Amino acid sequence: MEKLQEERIRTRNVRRILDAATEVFARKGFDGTRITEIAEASGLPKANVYYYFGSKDDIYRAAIARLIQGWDEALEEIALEKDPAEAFTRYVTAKLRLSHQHPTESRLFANEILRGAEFLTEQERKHIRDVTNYRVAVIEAWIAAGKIVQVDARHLLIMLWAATQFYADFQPVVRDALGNRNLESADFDAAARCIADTILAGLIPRDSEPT
Amino acid sequence: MEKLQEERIRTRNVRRILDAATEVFARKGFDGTRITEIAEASGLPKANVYYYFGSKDDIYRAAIARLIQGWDEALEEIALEKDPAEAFTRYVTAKLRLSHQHPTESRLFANEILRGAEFLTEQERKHIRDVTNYRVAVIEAWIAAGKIVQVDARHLLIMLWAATQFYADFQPVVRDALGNRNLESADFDAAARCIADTILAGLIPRDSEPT
DNA sequence: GTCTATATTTTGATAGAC
DNA sequence: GTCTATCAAAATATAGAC
Repeated sequence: MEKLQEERIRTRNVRRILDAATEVFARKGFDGTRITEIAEASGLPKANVYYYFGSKDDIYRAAIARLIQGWDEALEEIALEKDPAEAFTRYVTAKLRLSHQHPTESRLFANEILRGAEFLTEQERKHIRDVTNYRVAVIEAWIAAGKIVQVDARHLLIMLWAATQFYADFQPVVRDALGNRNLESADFDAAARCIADTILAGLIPRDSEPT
Repeated sequence: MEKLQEERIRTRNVRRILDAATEVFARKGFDGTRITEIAEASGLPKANVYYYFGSKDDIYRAAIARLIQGWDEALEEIALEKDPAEAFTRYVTAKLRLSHQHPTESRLFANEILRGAEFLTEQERKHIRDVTNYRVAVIEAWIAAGKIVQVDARHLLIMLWAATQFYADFQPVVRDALGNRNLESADFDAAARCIADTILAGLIPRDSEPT
């Protein structure tokens, strides 16, 4: 009974610490983050943070690992096998939903990349490469089948990634550009429509549409 | 004569410090940057850095101000008055050239936004809003004139900004996505072609093209 | 303008009582 | 598991000789 109780406390506190750490790391980066700030944000005393994690490095690595895992789970349902129009639309919508609901994780990732991606493990980078390569293959198959026009698949994927991630990472700029109000679901819907419509209109061959 | 010599030394050292500071701030953020590191990167002793700038805040503000000014000068020639196809192509090309040749400045800006854009002055934010509003008006005029299809001008501008800036800020990811090599001019050319072609194909009305 | 020495504060991390 | 007290190292910033 006590063991179970202990486990529950541990799980809860580790979660609190990682939530707080993700937020502070995302804003201030690894070197700019003070353990004290993570402790305060998590509602736990600093020494308690050190009880669960041996060092700042450990916390950071754990936060990054959790982020990658979360992205994977959120996006794994988006297979690109189907009809191009539907696949692109679903991908853009799913990524924008992530930007809307989990901007902090997105910003932590951005900060890690700005740092030079030194903390990303070779395994994590290989995973990113694999996912990209798989999607490139699918897109090139679509091109070969005449379902979409000739296009550089890798740059196309980068464009989709960039356009969707921007709404999380650069929110202050997006707010200014949209007219200084807080971002709501409607804004993300409008973004999804703009990105998907524009890109699809450019990708779908002009003679195959009106079937 | 001595006055002039002094001025020259000052100008050169201030420049060195701001160059070094831009690089370190871009990588580690404001809180993560140590004055010692700026001093080392600039080749000047730490106390000398304090001779030119009163505090870390001062250096940071100066670096941000210089960056905004540089962007303005680089992009001011890109007026959107002309033909939409040419205007979009030139804008994308110009922004990608900036991402290629001055990625550090771009990353410093990204870091400042991740921080919450607290150091951007109201004047600088207003400037961003003004530039955006002006371009929105131009795009909406094009739509009204039937030169491009109906589209949300603000989200379209965000998409262009995002797609071009990504190549500077997320270079490690871009490298992985393109196949693990260093980015060269050819990659930026391919990116420009992909972005401009795809978006233009989606924007130009289908019946007005083959004139 | 340049640079050594140093005051002062804050940080990551630990020891040890409860 | 929780938390107070504290250390050693590192940080920002300054004083003052050259």
